[in-house]
Amino acid sequence: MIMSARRIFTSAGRFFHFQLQTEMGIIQFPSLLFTNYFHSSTSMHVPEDAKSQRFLRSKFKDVDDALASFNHIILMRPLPSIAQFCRFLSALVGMKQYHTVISLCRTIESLGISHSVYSLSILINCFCRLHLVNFGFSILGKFIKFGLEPNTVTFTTLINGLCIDGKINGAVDLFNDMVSGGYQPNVHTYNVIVNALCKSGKTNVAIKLLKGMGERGCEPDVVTYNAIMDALCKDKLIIEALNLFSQMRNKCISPSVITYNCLIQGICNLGKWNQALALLKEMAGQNISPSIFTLNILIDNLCKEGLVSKAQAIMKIMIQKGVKPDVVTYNSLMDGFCLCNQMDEATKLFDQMVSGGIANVCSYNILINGYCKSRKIDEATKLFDEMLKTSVVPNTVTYTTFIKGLWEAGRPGNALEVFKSMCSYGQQPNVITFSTILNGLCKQGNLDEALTLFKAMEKSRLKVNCVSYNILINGMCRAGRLTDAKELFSRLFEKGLQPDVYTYSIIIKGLCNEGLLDEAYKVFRGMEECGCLPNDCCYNVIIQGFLRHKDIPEATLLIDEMVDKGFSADATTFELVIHLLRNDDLILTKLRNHSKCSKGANFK
DNA sequence: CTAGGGTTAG
Repeated sequence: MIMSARRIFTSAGRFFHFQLQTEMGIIQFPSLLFTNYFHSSTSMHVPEDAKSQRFLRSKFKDVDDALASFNHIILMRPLPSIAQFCRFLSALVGMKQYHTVISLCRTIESLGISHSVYSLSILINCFCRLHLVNFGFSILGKFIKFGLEPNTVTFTTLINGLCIDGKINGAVDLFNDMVSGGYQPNVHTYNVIVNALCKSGKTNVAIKLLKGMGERGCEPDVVTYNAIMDALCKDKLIIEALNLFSQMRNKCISPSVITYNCLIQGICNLGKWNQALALLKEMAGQNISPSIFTLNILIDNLCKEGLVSKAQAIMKIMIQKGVKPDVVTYNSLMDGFCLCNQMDEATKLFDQMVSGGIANVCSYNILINGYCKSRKIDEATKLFDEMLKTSVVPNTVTYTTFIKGLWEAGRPGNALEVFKSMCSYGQQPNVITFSTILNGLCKQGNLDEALTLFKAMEKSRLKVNCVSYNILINGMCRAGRLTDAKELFSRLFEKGLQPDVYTYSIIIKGLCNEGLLDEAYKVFRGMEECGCLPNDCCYNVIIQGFLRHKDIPEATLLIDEMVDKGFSADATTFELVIHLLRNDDLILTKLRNHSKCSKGANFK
């Protein structure tokens, strides 16, 4: 990892070196004056014949096509230039063939061709994409060997590599070092940092950086805005995203299809279809045609709403507009069928995908999940076994889905067997895998075993999240072990984790069930201060607590408050109210009127 | 010829 980077001026002030302090020691870079001197005669002859030129193109049918070309061009004499190899390598990077590019670089070197800043940056990028950022840094040594000086692109690539590995602090350090080393970051550099901040939930920091960019001599572009708008949309902050959208247009930065995709996705997630369709129209009216991403966003959201036939209709329209559905489209559609329990349709589509050769690991996962959810564990098992015979490798999601299904089908023994096999096949269980097992143990009533597993999770380098806590706190509450539940609840805060609405609902319910209404009420009122707004479930839980303990006045106040906030009573709350307040027409009328115009349970 | 943004599964 880079600790510091600076240009060192000699006493004469004419020659300077760029010095990098790395984990592997100090690397010194000669100045450009030297490198130019050493590399004044590296120009290559370009092969003239048309047949050879054909192989030097940068577009290829597939990986095999590209490799065939490579095998041809390395036989050319004179050899193609490093620039020509760069075009070629870049095409392979586009196909995500990072391993191949690394080994081809070795071949290129062994042919006696010198690297360029471009080719080494491509190489660094490949290591970074393979999560081998330290190997990326070690390539800096090659810059010395070839007498080259890394440039802004090189450093941006490394900063991105650190971001890919979640080392955002290291990325920011390198960014600062790069600046103090005299390398001016450009909009790409800023965008890498902005994107990493957004992806790690630090959208506010990203927005600050966006605002400061201009002063630092680098104006944000459409990519900067897109990254931030996407993060805001994913946090359901559509208004803020739309504000940035108009700010961007005021600066005369034209939105792209990606801008619209981010916004459409955000708006679809809130179920605002009319607004989403309005954006789609606006997009057509502008510099913009929907992409496969647009189609997939629409299809996926419609399917999740259970509107599979609408999704199919949109797909037809899009096909007419020239957007071809891809594996993601079909996966979403398949998931849609699964969600409305049309397993035959899902299976039919899956079979078509398999025979078309496009089914991927996600397709298998969706169908296995569908079978598990519809209690067809034998079908799921069959599919899982079939998968092992194909070239599609099951991943952590596959195993976790199957483990969950087995546990829910009452086969904990088989679930643990699959867990063992996943480890022996080198698939790393993650926090979701362990949470699935934790959930299984809790549902079985093996709370002590669950607690042991949980403690092991905390000790490991897995990041235990709020969901893991929710599962265990819920298990403890249901078993009446409120002391354990409360201890876990406070430990969650100590760990610096943010409880969510589920955590609060669980603990409030637990407290209510034990008759600790005052304490439950305190927690309920404390939610907002902790930045977590109560939802309808929280209201229903606390109201039910008061109703069950015959505290009608408090329940009435809370019902008023809930209705004012636009939430509805659920079936249980309603039953309790009917039972207890048979004569209180006022409150019943209020609940009834509200339930008519909301999604709440249907009452008579 | 090198760096950045959007879609699916647990």
